[in-house]
Amino acid sequence: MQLSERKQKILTAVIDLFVATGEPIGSKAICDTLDFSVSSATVRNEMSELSEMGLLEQPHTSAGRVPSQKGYRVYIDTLMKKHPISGEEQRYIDSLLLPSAYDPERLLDGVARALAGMTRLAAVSTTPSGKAADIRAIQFVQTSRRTAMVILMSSAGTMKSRVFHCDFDITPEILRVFFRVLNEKLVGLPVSTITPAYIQSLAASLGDMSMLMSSALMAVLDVAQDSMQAEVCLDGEMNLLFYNEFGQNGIRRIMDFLSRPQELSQLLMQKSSIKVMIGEETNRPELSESSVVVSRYSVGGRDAGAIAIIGPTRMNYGKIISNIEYLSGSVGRMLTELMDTE
Amino acid sequence: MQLSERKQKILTAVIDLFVATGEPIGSKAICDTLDFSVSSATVRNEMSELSEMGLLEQPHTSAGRVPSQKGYRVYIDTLMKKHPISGEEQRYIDSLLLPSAYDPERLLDGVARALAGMTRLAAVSTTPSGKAADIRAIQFVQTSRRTAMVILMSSAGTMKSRVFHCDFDITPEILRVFFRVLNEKLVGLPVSTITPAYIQSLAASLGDMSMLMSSALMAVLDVAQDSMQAEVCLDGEMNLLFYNEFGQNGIRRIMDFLSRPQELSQLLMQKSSIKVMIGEETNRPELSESSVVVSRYSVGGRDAGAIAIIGPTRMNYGKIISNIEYLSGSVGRMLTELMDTE
DNA sequence: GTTAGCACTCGAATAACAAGAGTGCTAAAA
DNA sequence: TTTTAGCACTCTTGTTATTCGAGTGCTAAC
Repeated sequence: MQLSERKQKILTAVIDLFVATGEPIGSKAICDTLDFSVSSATVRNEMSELSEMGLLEQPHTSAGRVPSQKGYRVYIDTLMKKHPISGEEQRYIDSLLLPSAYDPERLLDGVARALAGMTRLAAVSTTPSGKAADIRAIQFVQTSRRTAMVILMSSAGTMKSRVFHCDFDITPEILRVFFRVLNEKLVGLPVSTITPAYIQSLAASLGDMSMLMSSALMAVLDVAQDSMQAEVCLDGEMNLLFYNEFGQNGIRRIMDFLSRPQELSQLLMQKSSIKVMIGEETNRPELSESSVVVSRYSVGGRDAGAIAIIGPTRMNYGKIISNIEYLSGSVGRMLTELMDTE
Repeated sequence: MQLSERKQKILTAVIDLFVATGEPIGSKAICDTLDFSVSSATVRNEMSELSEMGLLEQPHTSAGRVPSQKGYRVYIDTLMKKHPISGEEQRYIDSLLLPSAYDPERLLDGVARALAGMTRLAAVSTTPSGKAADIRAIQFVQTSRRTAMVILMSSAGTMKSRVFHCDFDITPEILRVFFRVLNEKLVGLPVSTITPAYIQSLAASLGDMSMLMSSALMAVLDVAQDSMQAEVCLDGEMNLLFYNEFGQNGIRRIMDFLSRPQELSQLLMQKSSIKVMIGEETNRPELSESSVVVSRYSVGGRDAGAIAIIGPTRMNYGKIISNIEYLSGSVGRMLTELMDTE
């Protein structure tokens, strides 16, 4: 499908105007914005053809045109001009993120917040998945007479902690034993090894000790399963309330979807490093009116997590893609650096 | 203001029906539910008087009656019958909370989730405030070659951690020094002592050491300020989308309010242990259509935090108050126990 | 290939109207 | 004095009819 230059310009104009206003766009309005002068009748003819090609739609016979999902697709793939992010903005964002650069969870949380703030849409980010990571170390810290905290550090840079309670008074010696035993047995193993069954067999192999350590072992299991599963940070959901195109019911379904972290993170599992899914392309009925822009970031050259924007199909793709690309680059860089110093 | 028994019953009936249906209630409907038989005309007369007293309102002349905020007030203060929570439910809730009983933050998060689930409204909880607490201990754990985690335990049972980065390789000896110095200097002090100024003066007093410790000190400051400020857990905001009485714009303002943790926690600062604020009583324009049910919980006999429900004024106060009272009792008990074992 | 002109379509806004629910009042009954 | 039946009145909701205007598609002229 080859579009004449004029058709391209008209399609672009329709999308830009529609993104800005949310109203169907008529031929007159297009004439005004075009950088060459033609009559509205000419534009009408072109638009009519664009409609036939399935790139534009009419809500009803006598209304203006609205971009179809296919129209957006063409726009994004070939027409859209990126909207590069200024150096000043870059510095501002970095300064926002830097303080939490040493804690992946805080960092990705900050990323979601920043992205939601910049785009006024819903932003999602996932922390580096620990699925493929190894256990780097397990630390114990006493937190009160009978409680202690176990901290699991993975090779992906994630840290998860959990407080557990014992039925006896905890002493530094006891914690040293916990530390020695567990590090001996577990360090270097893939985090995914730590299943309930594995913990059980480990307990069995510890003999008398297993009584003493049972709650610590449960905590380790907990914390391992936690670090396997990427944390999903969501921010700016409320921004979606301002887009009336969803309608009362649509917004509820979207919000409902957004509140289910597993499905959300599944949605962001993509092969490519950046991807825009428009409406039905998301394969989620809840998002049939929405678009999702995902960018995956890598840590140390390996795919690690995702950053995404969810909003109405009518969104400023150029700006959003630039923003999200920049952020995912930054995050990848920061986390890779964090790993390198280890 | 003394109400005849019949007026009380009618007011109660109006509120119960209105809470259930959300529609203005007419005299006929009241007749049907009353446990004594009078004609609708009689009920009309009574309702007319209740309107004059300001306990009921009419959306328009020829519509049914709706409870006024004052009407709800009377209902809650004198008429409402509590809706005690069954033993089975109690056990269910407890079993839900118990696994996280040793971590205040997780516990209160679970409380908000449970409460939102039970009431299908927005639930808020705050973790015990560390404002009045002392520093119980500061621990350091190495997390990578050049990063370490500082953990601050307060006498309120809160634990906060922060990862920090040093420009040199961290050794166990260095962390031991950090540990010794900071515990020596800070343990036993009120958390509120730790201000930027205080940290600065502490750094000054450390002489050469201060260079080495600067990032650790910043992390301690961070973590102290964190533990001073009660964490606000929010869950079930989405439930509010299902109440049409707010209208498009109202819901936005409420959501906006809910996303501001400081103001939210301020709202929950109450003297009394349980309090219902109806509409304007909240003193927040955003919540003029909403009611807030707050219950403060105590740890070790001291006021510590709050649990609350936010929803439309039309809510089932009897059930909600019971639920929230039970939960705040449970939380208080669990956290107090946690403290006692220390 | 482009444009002016014009009839046509369809939605949104407005008004008019009927139906229905609920009230307030009055006068009779208890 | 209190209660009740009856009835006129009010106000919302839903329906229908009508108008208005934006925008289209088509045709014929440029």
